[in-house]
Amino acid sequence: MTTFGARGYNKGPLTEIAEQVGMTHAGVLHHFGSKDQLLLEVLRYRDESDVKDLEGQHIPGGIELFRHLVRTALLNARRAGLVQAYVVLSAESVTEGHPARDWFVERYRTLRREVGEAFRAVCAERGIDEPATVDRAAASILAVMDGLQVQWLLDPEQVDLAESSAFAIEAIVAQVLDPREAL
Amino acid sequence: MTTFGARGYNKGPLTEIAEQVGMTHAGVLHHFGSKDQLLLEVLRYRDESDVKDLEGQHIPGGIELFRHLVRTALLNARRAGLVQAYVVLSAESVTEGHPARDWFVERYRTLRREVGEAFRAVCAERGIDEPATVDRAAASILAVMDGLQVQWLLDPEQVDLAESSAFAIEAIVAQVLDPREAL
DNA sequence: CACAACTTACTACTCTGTAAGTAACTTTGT
DNA sequence: ACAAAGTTACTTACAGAGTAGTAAGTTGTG
Repeated sequence: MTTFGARGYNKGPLTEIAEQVGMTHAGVLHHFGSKDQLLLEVLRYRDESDVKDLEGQHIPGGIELFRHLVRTALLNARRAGLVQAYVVLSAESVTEGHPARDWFVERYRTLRREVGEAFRAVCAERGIDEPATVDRAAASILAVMDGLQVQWLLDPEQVDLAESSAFAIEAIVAQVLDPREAL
Repeated sequence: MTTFGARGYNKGPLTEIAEQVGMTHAGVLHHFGSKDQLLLEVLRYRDESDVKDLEGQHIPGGIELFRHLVRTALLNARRAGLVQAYVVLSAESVTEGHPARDWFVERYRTLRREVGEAFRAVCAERGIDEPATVDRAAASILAVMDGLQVQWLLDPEQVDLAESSAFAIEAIVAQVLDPREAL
């Protein structure tokens, strides 16, 4: 994750990864078969540990999910390395024949579904007819978090990741629950 | 732009670029000196042509800028190649020693300033005290546009770039002009 | 005649993946 | 209890492909 984040998948050599765990690159290949496979295992492993972190804790739904996303942004401001890995790999994954492409497609589908369901739960709770904007809003919330990460990594002094994320999430949630025309 | 967009800067070989213009890779290096320099010239060239496109037309400010951004998102949905180049290169630029890093830092600074000024103009026009949220909102608008592009490139059937961008921009503008607490 | 726009040929490097070998550890048969 | 056999976790060495950049030569042009 460190090497792929710092240098990208394509420019992140196996030798550097191997060095970090005190091995030769052939040793890494012995365990993972290929570099592609290693990347997929790294992503799978992070998935698993994220799930484990949330075990025991109740997985938040409804309005609590949005508060959880704001807290995640706050937390991410202290995890530049991890954030960079996701930023670099997700964008790289749209290139031709990238090994993580399917993984990111699936990831965004899952996340959009979860955020969409939170929106629907909140709407139901408040007796609001489910607006057509729910799906757009779900994609937008993920998008704004990702996009702010890029700007923050490039210019941490000028971009406040946590505050901007909180602001944008609030704006989007408000617009779903009670839409207004500004333009 | 085509090669760097489709394969990334690191994995985009000079030979492929040269082939596209009917040359050998040494011919390209004759003109640009190095691959790094070529990338910078490509980015500089696009800047210049974008400026030329807008010449004659009035550069929109105030509320018109936000409408212009929505139209740009609509236009971008028909320019996947160009969008992909920006998505890939901007994310790649956060990696160690990337030649386009400074260019993207500067680009986002400029764009945030322009969007921020549009917000201030609209606030002044409507007699609203300039809210503290203007800078966050400016970053958020650029962020949501970029982030939606990633999701759209990965899954064009599931993500409507134009509609989602329009929705999110409207949400953010509304929240600046007349903030509400949703969370 | 000078110079610009190339090409060919080559160097030097990086990188993934493979093959063969080695040392330690585990299992199994008696 | 213990040795033979197999297995795991590597290393070293190498093959093979790809790639940026350079140097020297070629052709056309003002």
